[in-house]
Amino acid sequence: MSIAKTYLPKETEDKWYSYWLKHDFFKSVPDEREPYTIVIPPPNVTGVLHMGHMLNNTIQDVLVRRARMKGKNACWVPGTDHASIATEAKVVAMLKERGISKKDLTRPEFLTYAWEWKEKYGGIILDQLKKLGASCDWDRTKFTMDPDMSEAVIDTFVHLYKKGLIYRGVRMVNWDPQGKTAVSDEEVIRKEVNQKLYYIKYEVVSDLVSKATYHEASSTEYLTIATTRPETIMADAAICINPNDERYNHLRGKNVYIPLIHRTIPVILDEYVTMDFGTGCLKVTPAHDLNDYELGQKHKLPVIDILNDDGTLNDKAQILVGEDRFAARKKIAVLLEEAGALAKVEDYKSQVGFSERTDAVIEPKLSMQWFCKMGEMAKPALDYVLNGEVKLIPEKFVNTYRHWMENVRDWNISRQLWWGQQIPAWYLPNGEFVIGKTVEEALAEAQIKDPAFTIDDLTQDPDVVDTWFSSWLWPISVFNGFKDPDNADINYYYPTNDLVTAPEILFFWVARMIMAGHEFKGAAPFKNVYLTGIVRDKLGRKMSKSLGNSPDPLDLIEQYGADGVRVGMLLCSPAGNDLMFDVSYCEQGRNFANKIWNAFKLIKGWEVDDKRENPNSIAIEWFESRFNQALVEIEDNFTQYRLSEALMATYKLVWDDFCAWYLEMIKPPYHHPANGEPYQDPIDGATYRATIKFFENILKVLHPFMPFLTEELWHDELFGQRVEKDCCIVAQLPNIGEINTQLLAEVEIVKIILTQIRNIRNTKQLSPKEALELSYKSNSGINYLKYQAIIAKLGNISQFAAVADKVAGAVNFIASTDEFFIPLSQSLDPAAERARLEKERDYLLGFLKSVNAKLNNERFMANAKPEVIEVEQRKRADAEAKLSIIQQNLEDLAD
RNA sequence: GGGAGUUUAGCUCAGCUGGUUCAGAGCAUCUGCCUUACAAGCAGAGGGUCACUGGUUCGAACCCAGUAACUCCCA
Repeated sequence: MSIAKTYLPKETEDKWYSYWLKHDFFKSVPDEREPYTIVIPPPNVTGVLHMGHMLNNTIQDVLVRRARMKGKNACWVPGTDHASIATEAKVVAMLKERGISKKDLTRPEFLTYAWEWKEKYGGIILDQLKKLGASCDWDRTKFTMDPDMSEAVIDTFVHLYKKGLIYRGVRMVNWDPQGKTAVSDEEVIRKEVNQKLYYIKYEVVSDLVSKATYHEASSTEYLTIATTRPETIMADAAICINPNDERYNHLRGKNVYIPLIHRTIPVILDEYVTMDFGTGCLKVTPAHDLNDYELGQKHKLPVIDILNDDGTLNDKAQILVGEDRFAARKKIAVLLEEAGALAKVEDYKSQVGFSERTDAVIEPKLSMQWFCKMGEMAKPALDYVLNGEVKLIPEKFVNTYRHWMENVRDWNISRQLWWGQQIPAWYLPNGEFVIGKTVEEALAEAQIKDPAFTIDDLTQDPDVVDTWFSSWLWPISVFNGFKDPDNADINYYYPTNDLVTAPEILFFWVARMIMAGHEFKGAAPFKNVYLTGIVRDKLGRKMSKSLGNSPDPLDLIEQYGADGVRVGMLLCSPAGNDLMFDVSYCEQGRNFANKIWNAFKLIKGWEVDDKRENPNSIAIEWFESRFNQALVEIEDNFTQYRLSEALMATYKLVWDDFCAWYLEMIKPPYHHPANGEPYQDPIDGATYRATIKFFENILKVLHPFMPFLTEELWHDELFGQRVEKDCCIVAQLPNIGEINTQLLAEVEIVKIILTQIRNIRNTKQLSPKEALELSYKSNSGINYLKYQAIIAKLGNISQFAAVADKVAGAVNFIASTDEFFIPLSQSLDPAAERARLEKERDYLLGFLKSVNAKLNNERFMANAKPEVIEVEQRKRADAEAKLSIIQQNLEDLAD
C-alpha cells in the first residue's frame, strides 16, 4: 500500500479519539502516582464552541497530555454551567416561538421545559471539544445544576448565612428590564453613547403668596437643571446645590415645583454637586440613580420609584403611565417644551451601562436582594496570591487582582429568575424569614420563633442564586467535596494544579473560587492560574458573532486538521496577551504536520542492510546531543508556562535539526550509473535503528501539541509491533540525556561552512550537482576530518584536505577562525573580492574598537565581572585572528 | 478623573540579573531551484533610529524621569 503524499487528518482523528476512549486513557482514578489536575472552566450550556474556547482548551489539553506523559495521574474534569440569565432567555425565546408565554407557566412547568432544552443543547460544546482532541475524563462530566452540585450550593448558602456572611437588604442594583433580573456590576458593559442633555426649568415656589391666589408673570422665578433623563423628573425628591455656589444663595431653604406634575420638592445643599457641570443644580432622584440614592439617604429624602420591572412607567409617575422609559423620554421632552419648561437641549456623550446578557440598557433600581459579604473573605484570598501560593501567569495580573480585592464590594447573589438554585429562604406570614436547607429545616427554624407555624405558613423566596455562586464551588464540588468532605477524590485531586481561563473573569470567578477554597477547604483551589488572552482578528477586533469576524472552529479543524489548528492557536498565544489570530497560523500548523508526515515517509522508504558499516556515528551523536539540549529548552519553557515558545523550540528541533540537518546527513545516497537504472544505497542497521528511536522520541515530544498525527505514526510497523495499550498518549517522555556541548558547537561551525559553500554556489551560479574541492587552513584546532563525511555529502565536496598555506586564486571564506578555500575554474573578480574583504575588515575594525574601548577602560576592568572580561578578551582575540587573515588576503589580492 | 499595561523587522512575538558577534525567532517578502520525503517543499538573501526626549552608568532594547500613541480595568 502506498503512503499518502500528505498527512490526511480526517483518516486519523475520529479513529484515534475513539481508540483513546475505548482504552480509558483519559480516565483517572486516585492511585499512588502524583496527581495532576485541571478543572475545566465550565462553558455555558447555551454556548457553541468559539475561538476563545479553542485556545483555552488547547492549552489545557497540552498541559494535561504532557503531565500524563511525565508519569503523573492526569485528571481533566469537564463540565458545563447552567448560565441562569442566558439559558432562561433562550428558553423563554423558545417558548415564545411555540406560542407559550412564561407567565402562563408554573415554575415546575417552566423548569421542565428548561431541562428539556438543556438536555438537547447543553452538551453540544463538550462534543465539539472532542473534535479538538480534548482528553477530558468524560466520566466525571459535571453540570452546575446536577443534584449534588446544587445541594452544595444550598449547603453553602445556609453555612454562610449562619456565619453572618449572607444578608438581605435594599440596594440599588443593576436592573436588566429585559431579563427582568438584577445583574452584578461585572455583568454591566459600559459604552459611550450619544445622548441629549435636557435643560429643564423648575419654578421656584414663591414664599409670599400661594401661587393659586396670586399669580404674576414677572414674579415667577425659575431654576434650571441639566439631565439626560427627563423622564425621571416625576421621581425627583429634591434639587441639590453646592453650598459654595454663590449663584444660588437666594435659593437656600426654598422649594420648587416639578414641571408637569407640579409636585413641590425642597432645595438642599451638598458639596457633592459639581458646580461647573450643567447648571450647577442637580435633580435628586433617589430611586433611579446610585449617587442620588446615597444623597437621598444622607438627607432623608423619600424614595419614589416610578418604574415597573419591565422599564415602563408606573402610576407613581402620574403621567405617561405605561410608557416605556425611552418612549417616555421622547414624549416628556415634547410635553416640557409645550409647557415652556424646556430651556434647551444639547448633544452630550456619556457612559451608559448595558446588560452583558441581553444588551438592554441597565436601569439602576432599588430592590430587595441577597448579598454575600466579601470583606472578610477577600482578605485571605488576596494573601494567597500575594504570598505566591497561587501564582498568576503572567504576573502582571497580581496588581489588578490586588486592586480589586482591596476595593471589593458585597456580592449581590440573588437573581430574579427560575433557572438555577432557588434561594433556601422561606417567608413567614409576618414578613420575617427563615433559612433552611429544606422546607422541613426551615419550618424547624420557624417553630423556634413560634411553635404554631406549619408548613403552609412558609413561602419560599422565588429568586435563584447567581450562577457564579455555583461555579465558585466548582473545584471542590466536582469532587463531591461538600457532601463527603473526606472522600478519596477530593483528598487526592484537591488542590488542583493549573487553572486556565480568561483575565476577564479573574474577579467573578477566580477570586471567588479562591475565597471558597479557603472557606471550605482551608486551601486555595489551584496552584497556578494561566490567563489567556482574548482572541482577536488580525485587525485587533475582538472576535464576535455580531461582527462575523470569527471563523467557525469546526470548519478550521475540517480544513487544517485538529493538530494544525492546535499548533496554529499556540503559535500566536503568549500568556496573558491578546492574540491576533489569523488562519495563516493554522496553515503553518498544517504544513508542519505535513513535514513530519514526509519525514516518516522518507524513513519508511529505506531498505536496511545490517551488514553495512555505520558511517553516521557523528551525525547520530550530534543529534542525540541536540535533542537533549532541546528537551532542556522545552522543559524550561513549560516550567514558565511559555507554551508558544515550547512549541517553537519543538518546531525547530523537528523541522531544522531533524529534517533539514540530521536526515540529510544520514540519508543514503542515490547513484546514477552512466548505463543502468539509478539506485539508492540501503541504510546500515545501526543508523536505521538510531533514527527510528529518534523519531519515536520526537513523536513523544510532539504529542501534547499534535496528538492525532503522533498517535497515527506511533502505530506504524516502522516502530515494530505495538501491543494494544502501547500508545503515544501514554508513552513516557524521554529522559534528558547527556549533552556534548563541544560537539554541538563544532557542528554549528560545520553548518556555517556548508551555508558558505551553498552561498558560493548560489552567487557563482554553480549547480548543486557539480562537485567542488574544499581545502582548509585550521587555526582553531578543530579536527575537521571528523566532519569530512558530512561536509562532503551535504556540500557535494569531492576533495577535502588540510593545507598549510592559503590557496591562491581560490574563493575563500572564514568559519570560526579557520580559513576555507574552493578553487574554481572561473577566475575571480578582484574588485568584487576586494570590496567584500574590505567590508568585512571595516566591520571587524569597528567591532574591535568597541571591544578595546572596554578593555582599555580602567573602570570597566575594575567593575565588570571576571567572566564578562574574559568574554571580551576572547572577542578581541577572535576578531584579531580574523582580521589578520583578511588583511593577508587583501595584501595577496594587491600582488 | 483614578489605576494597570503595551510600544523591538511588513505581521505576530522573544530578548531572564544592564555585559556572549546583541539587535533575535516564526511567518511574510525577494532570488534561484519541480535536486527521487515533502512546491503545503529545498537552498540562499534582504529587512530594525528597539515609540520619542533627557538622565544614571565604564557600558542601556533592558534601570530612572518626562512626553506621545494605543489597550484594558475602575469611577
